[in-house]
Amino acid sequence: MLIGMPESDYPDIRGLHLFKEMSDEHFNALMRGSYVQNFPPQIDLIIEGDPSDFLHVVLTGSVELTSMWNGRETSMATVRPVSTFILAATIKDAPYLMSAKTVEKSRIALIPSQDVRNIFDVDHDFARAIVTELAQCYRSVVKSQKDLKLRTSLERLANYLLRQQIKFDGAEEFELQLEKRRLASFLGMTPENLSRAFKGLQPYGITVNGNHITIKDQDDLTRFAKPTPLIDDYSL
Amino acid sequence: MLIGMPESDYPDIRGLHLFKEMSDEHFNALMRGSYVQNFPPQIDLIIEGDPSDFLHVVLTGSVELTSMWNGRETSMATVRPVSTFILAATIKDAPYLMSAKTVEKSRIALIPSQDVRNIFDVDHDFARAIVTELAQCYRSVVKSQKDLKLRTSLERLANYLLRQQIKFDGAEEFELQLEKRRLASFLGMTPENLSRAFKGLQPYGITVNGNHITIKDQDDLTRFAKPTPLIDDYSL
DNA sequence: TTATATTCTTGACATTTATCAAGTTCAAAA
DNA sequence: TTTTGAACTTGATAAATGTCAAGAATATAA
Repeated sequence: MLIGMPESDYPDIRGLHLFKEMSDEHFNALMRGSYVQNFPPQIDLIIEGDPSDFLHVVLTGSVELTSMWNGRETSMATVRPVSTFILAATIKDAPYLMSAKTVEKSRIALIPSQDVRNIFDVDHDFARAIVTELAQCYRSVVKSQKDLKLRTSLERLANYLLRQQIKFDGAEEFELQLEKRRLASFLGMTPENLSRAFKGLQPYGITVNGNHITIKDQDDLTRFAKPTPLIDDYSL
Repeated sequence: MLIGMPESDYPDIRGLHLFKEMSDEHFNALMRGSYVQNFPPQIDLIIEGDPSDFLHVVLTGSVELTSMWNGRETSMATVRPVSTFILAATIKDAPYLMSAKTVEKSRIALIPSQDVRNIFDVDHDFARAIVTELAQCYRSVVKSQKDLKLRTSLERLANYLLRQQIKFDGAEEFELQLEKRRLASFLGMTPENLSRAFKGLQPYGITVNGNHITIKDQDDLTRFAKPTPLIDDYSL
């Protein structure tokens, strides 16, 4: 069952770029119509093709976005706190293009899409924030598309590891944030192929132990991976 | 050399969703700062990584958007009249993620990005149109990503042909709009592979003669291609 | 028109990636 | 703890896709 949004959750959502600049009045109006729910792992939040009734916000836990076709499935993205997903469907009032499933126990806020569209019409700061967010999303998918079309799976993995390393402030060792089978699907390969790809990166100083990654010589890996901001810098 | 936008070009641009609802005053302000130029074929309009100084509008001809990495190149999209390209870069004031090159003799309008951002701030109808357009662009790339990750090259070609057929009102015969080598790159394969893929679709009633395509039995091809609105309906 | 260049096709082959079938490791549950 | 199941790895093999080289078809320029 659904419960109204507790005020204790307001600050987390308010902290998102999307909601930061809008007026208190409009923000509170949005929140009053919203709900929060705790979900166990592996729960389907959305099935692709469904009408987009809610803008979702991951408050804790993580959510995997996937797509299916003809019995095949692929992982499109993993959403971590605090961020929204399926903004474009909400705005266009169009069906979801991806399914969403909790990976772990997660706390999710649900903001009625109609309310988002209504407030968009009357709050210019909110409108501006939505434009910025959509432009960002669009550019991220374009980068991901370039990654897929221009690189081999080994190169995609190498660049993924370098991006992760940057996330962890350049640490020599870090933990994978995704299960390997999900990472494989996200990178557009099979788990078997990922396993072999990790081995293929050993000559460039990569060591894998479970989820623990060690990058012995960053320069060596970089020479192979050839990262570029126009694909790998998600802030750009 | 650049010339100001002749008023005779205003209606074409005004006809775009993006500019249809905005006030005359703001539209004229945008146009006054803009330029139009005629380009021969094979001219680089934009190099990826460049700062996004102008929003571009294809008035006649066609423009191919490509990306490069590590000596490899891929075709991301072909833009036909009348439509804009690189809106997201303009909005974010971020570098272009793709290069743009004229395919044939083309007439291109250049609207200063700063003007677009300024008018966006004062014209809510324009802002709304930009949001709709960006959401549309985003969803198109997501569909294209699903196409790439979930389908083999043969399946991508089959679905591409069915989409083209719909564009031509379901005609049994039509002309390819792209050179085959561009189509191959767009679909994420080599020209050699495309050549063989066309042959691979013969059992499903496809005949190719130069750029002329014949689809003998649409149902037969559809049974193989398994198109879905969540990938193949670009209006959704 | 002829000459030239480019695109397209085809065949042979190499590489990449997927599939299938074990076995192994790891982690959750009894 | 032991048990059970899932994830991961590995090897063998198959399928898909890319590369290279040559010839055919097509378009462009002289």
